[in-house]
Amino acid sequence: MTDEMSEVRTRFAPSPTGNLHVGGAHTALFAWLFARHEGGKFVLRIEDTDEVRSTEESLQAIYDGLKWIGIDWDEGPDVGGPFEPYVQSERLELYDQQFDRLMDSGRAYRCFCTPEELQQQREIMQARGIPPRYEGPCRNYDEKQIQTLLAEGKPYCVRFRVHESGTTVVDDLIRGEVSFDNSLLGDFVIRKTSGYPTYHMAVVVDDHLMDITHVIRAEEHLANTPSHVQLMEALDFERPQFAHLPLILGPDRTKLSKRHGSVNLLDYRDQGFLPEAMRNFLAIIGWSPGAEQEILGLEELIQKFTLDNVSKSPGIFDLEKATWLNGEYLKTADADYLTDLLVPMLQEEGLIEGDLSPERREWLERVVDLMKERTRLLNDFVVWGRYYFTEDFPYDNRARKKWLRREDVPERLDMLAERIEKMENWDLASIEQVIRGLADDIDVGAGKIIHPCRAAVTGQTIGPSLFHLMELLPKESVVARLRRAAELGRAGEMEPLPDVEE
RNA sequence: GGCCCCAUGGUCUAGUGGUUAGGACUCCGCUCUUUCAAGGCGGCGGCACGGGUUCGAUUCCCGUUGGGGCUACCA
Repeated sequence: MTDEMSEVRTRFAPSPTGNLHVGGAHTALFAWLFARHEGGKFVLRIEDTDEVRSTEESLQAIYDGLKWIGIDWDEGPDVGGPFEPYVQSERLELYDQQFDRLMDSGRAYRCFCTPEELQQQREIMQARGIPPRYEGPCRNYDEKQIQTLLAEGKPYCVRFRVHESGTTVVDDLIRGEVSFDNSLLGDFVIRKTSGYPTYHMAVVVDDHLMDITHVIRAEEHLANTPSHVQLMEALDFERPQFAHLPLILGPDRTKLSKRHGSVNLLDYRDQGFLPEAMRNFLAIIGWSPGAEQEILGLEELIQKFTLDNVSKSPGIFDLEKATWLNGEYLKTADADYLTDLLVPMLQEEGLIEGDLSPERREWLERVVDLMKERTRLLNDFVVWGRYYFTEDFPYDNRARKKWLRREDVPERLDMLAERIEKMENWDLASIEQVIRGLADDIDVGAGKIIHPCRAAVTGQTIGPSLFHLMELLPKESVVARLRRAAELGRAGEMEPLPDVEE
């Protein structure tokens, strides 16, 4: 860096052509963490130079995705900043100024080739085993020929004239020096026929104009970088520092795509992930704090993040691990916070209706506190905890096989129901006392009552402490459930269901 | 095909010119006995291969293999 006071400035520059991709979120997170760690600025710039695919909805999806995992931006289309505008389609005249400079210096030229002609040229070169680079006629037209074509009104794009020999060396903070043979680079298009800049031009111009100090982006851009570097030199721009991040791959080791499940970050919210867990997970793909610690909160991430702990090799999006991590966050999360997230999900399932009374809300938080220890996704609360909210819950096959279909169970359930019905205090100690008391009286182990009771009351063989969960259910409901299970058992209705997962 | 990047268990990774190569996920076993998809304990499993350099390479160099990326008027 130079001697002058230079603040770190990084950016995330997505194209609004879809949802925020998991890979994009990863890149954004790293660029953001770096800026925050360095006390610098993080810029959001929208690269909508693909006139065909860019959409407004997509822009919103990007905002939503970034915000979800807690990434904020100091400058951007919605918040403004000293380098406005932050949307490339609104910066066309800025690129035109640079095109003019390049044309004047002879580093750029008009290309009148049609897409068909280009395609043909490519095929010929490929067939001859030559690297497909532009070698068409346009790079050598003289002024007169150009004027003629212009007069004819032939459409054209603008190409950048790359060096024909020599080497371009890219100094990458993660990979070290990487060199590229210039003769392999083709004259690439920098201005489309439409007048829009291509990505290569726009990114170089904007990174310079916006004083970006560190270009942090995915590795797929590494091979484009020598082109960018030549452009910068031709334009007399100072080079930023480069850091090319490892890619995220699917379990089959190809670039993460729809085939591997969802690539839309926000789908994971819908699948029951907590934003802090997803952020943590994304952070430890391709980066590690160096210590034997994987669970890191926001402040820790910012504090510990450095580029030299970023790995060079690609990482795999391991949903198992993400799910585990989510479970860890769930365990320690506040019931209040989780309840806020859960209410809409429960409403959607029809398990709660309308607004919660303060008492009901308090009750829900107790349920959440009881359940969160053994959940891994928010949805687990809804699926495994269904019995807290409705009498209409299924008896799973394990519960049926292990307890509910047994001959001696209905009688015990009825006996328990009878005793519970007579209880005056509905609290933890009393519940435990009644259950253990029954076991003692009929001279069986406590488990022989506890397990069938759990199966009858929850339909499951697993779950939180039975006494605790019973306490959260109305006494009448527990009695009814015990009797219903006993009845169904006697009627032979508790046989395992075919084709049902256990 | 060409160019570029990468390579520690199945996965994410720590680490070193001499280590019993450490941790996490997953899987398995044991335990807790009020269940487990919870907790506790333990286990299986790794430096891709071949050459060098070196007294000694997982570590440094070269090659091979494998994987990935780029090779658009997409970004």
